Amino acid sequence: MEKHIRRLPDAELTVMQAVWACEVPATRGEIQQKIPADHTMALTTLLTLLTRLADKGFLAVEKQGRGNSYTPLISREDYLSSQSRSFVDRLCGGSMSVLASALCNSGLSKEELAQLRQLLEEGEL
Amino acid sequence: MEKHIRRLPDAELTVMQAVWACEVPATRGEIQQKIPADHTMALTTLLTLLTRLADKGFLAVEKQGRGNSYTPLISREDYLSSQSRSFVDRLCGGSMSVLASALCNSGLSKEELAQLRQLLEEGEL
DNA sequence: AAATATCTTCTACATATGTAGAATAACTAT
DNA sequence: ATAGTTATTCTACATATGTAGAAGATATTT
Repeated sequence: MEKHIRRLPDAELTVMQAVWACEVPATRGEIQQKIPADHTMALTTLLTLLTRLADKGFLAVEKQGRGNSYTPLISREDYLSSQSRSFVDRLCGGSMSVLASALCNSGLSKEELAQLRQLLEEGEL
Repeated sequence: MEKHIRRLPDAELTVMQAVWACEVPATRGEIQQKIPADHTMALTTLLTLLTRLADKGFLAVEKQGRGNSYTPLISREDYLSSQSRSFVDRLCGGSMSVLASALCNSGLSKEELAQLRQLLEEGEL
């Protein structure tokens, strides 16, 4: 998971998250259902974004008669790992203390922060 | 630090980081010197970006005879906190376990992760 | 086979972003 | 005052992004 993955623009990320939430391969209809109500978009907008994601190498498209099927070529895990690293490097200048401060002041609850610490600890095994 | 702050595009973030690295108020020359060598840009490009940052409310500009002085209106801390929260919400779906996984697989060293955990613990006091 | 319904691809356009030359304004030295 | 220097603002343009109607392709129904 060392590769640098380009950051997706907001609208494309919304769609990609929906694709990741589906079983592979996913149809347009399945993807559409996974898009949060507050991000509703026109049908053709969704298709445009799916095409752009395919152009960028995030999705593989396959024709299936009348419709298409979409398969993620980049996993959510890899994308998140890559973006986490970019965040630490580019925003926090690689500093853990800067990152920790940012997280502590981000409005997350004490419980959430404690949980995060706990999870990191477990991940260190 | 509860307010939502819009995400800056890459070029503008580079400049904003340079401004934050200066003493306030900063001159264009001071800002320019803080821009990393691998992000060098034309003089007018820098000025364009400074203007856009001012338009977006990130900077206050004041004329000082021949030159200008720039003062950040949004602190680095507030910006980072806001972006951290966006990252957790928008990318990780608000899940601490997703965030923890992402961080553990982001290529950070064991030492860095341990340090982060430690800092979070201290911040919880 | 023709009409209909359904799905995708084309085309389009406004705004955002990256980048920088041209033009302008303001000091400074003569 | 004038020319030269230096700083900023205007103008410009290519590419990216958000959004969606128009047109085309394919399957289904009668």
